[in-house]
Amino acid sequence: MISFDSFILTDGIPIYLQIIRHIKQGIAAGTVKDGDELPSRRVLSALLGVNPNTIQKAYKLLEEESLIQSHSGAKSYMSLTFPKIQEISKELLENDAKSAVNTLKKLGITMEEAFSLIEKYWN
Amino acid sequence: MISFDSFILTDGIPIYLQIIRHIKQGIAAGTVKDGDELPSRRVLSALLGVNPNTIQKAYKLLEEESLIQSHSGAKSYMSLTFPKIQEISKELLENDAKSAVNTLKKLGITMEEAFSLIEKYWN
Amino acid sequence: MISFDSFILTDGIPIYLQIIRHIKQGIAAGTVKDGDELPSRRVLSALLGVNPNTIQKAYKLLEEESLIQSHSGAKSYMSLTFPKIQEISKELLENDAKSAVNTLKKLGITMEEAFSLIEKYWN
Amino acid sequence: MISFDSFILTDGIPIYLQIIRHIKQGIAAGTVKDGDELPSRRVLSALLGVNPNTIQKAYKLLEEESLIQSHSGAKSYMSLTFPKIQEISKELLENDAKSAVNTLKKLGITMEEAFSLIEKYWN
DNA sequence: GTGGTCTAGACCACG
DNA sequence: GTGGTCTAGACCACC
Repeated sequence: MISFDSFILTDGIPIYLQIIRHIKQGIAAGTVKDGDELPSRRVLSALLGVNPNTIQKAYKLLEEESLIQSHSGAKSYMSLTFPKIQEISKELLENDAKSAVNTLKKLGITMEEAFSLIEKYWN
Repeated sequence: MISFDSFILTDGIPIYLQIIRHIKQGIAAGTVKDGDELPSRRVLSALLGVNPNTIQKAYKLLEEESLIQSHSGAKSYMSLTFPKIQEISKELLENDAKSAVNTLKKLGITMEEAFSLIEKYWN
Repeated sequence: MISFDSFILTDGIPIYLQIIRHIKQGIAAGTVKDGDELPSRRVLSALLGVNPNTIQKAYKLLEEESLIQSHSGAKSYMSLTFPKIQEISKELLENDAKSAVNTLKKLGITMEEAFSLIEKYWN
Repeated sequence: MISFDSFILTDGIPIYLQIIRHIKQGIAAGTVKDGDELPSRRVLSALLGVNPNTIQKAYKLLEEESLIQSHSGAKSYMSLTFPKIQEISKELLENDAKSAVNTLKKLGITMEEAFSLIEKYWN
């Protein structure tokens, strides 16, 4: 079962996009694998304190990317191939990593200060 | 005059919030100082390719936070005190930095790999 | 045994409501009489290609309207009195007939053209 | 401006489909013409007593059929060509007319009784 | 219990 | 004022 333990909602970014990103991060990190079971709409919506519909939207978009397989009345599962995993990892590194570094850079700190920030927040 | 040279619009986040964040990042980084002149609504809307109403909304909210003073004419100026600057810097470090580090961490890489990513993207 | 030969499922309207309407139409048309046996849930679900739960829901609502009596066994029977039959007939004539006529009228045809349409489609 | 004067909501059928059908009926009947202005989401939603989003959904689907042209911030207009009008008229006659006649037929009345029902409800 | 869809309300960007 | 989108809640059909 895919975990949302470390997932924290951020304000100002659409929730369904945050959910999609969390799952893709799991794929890139290797913690989400092919065949893994997804939490049901109701379970996850209760866990995150959002509407089931918001989960539905995230899952639906992932299904349109062929990363999820879901059938009415049954549970949903990850559907991952190696090329897809690679593509997602690359996408995240190119986009998310870049924009995260940019955010740090814009705070007006030095690279060394950024390093120590990372050490501070990494655990 | 406050610069928007490095400003790039991101999809999915309200534009007026991105403008506010850009200015606050400048405050934290020290590139935006008390008394600095803001681009007029008209000019900035043309520069960013965005509706003037959207700029107006950002400026209005900054004004409500007392970070901007719009004098009788069209021009607006930053109105910063040391405590306000500190407060904003702290807010950005606690939120943006933390979430940026978290994004890096979730990519499934080691801290060392994160360091080299930063070096790669910093310039 | 109540017949579902001419029954065709329409998209966009809840199936259980279509089933209820089919039976009420039969009552109004006189083809469904007091004491008639209803197909079992299992048989009807197979016949219509629909989940047994959906049939169950239709039957349950009809039972709550006292149009059906489910005896201890699996079989269900129509339970119709003259006043109930009249009430249903009136309801259908007032609603379905009126809306059907309205549909024809809104097609932008004359009443005479509507007549010939009816002759065309009646058999 | 397209009229919704004679429009009455029916229970059990999705509202957005009823709105689409009403407009298509107007096209087939010739009362809705190319270039006609559509009521805005807010106006029509207030008129029909439904949520603006429901109107939005109907309009969006019509736009995907290229029957409507809408631009953000501006009004929406019908965009009709002769072939499209013909196609819609044919579609309505084949489907709606047929099903309306079928509804009448299922009430267990004779064709002559159907004729008199039409005369009764036509005006 | 599961996923899918319809309606509702609030907010965003644009003219 | 306009259309577009995000989140919320209820209901449907299926397992």
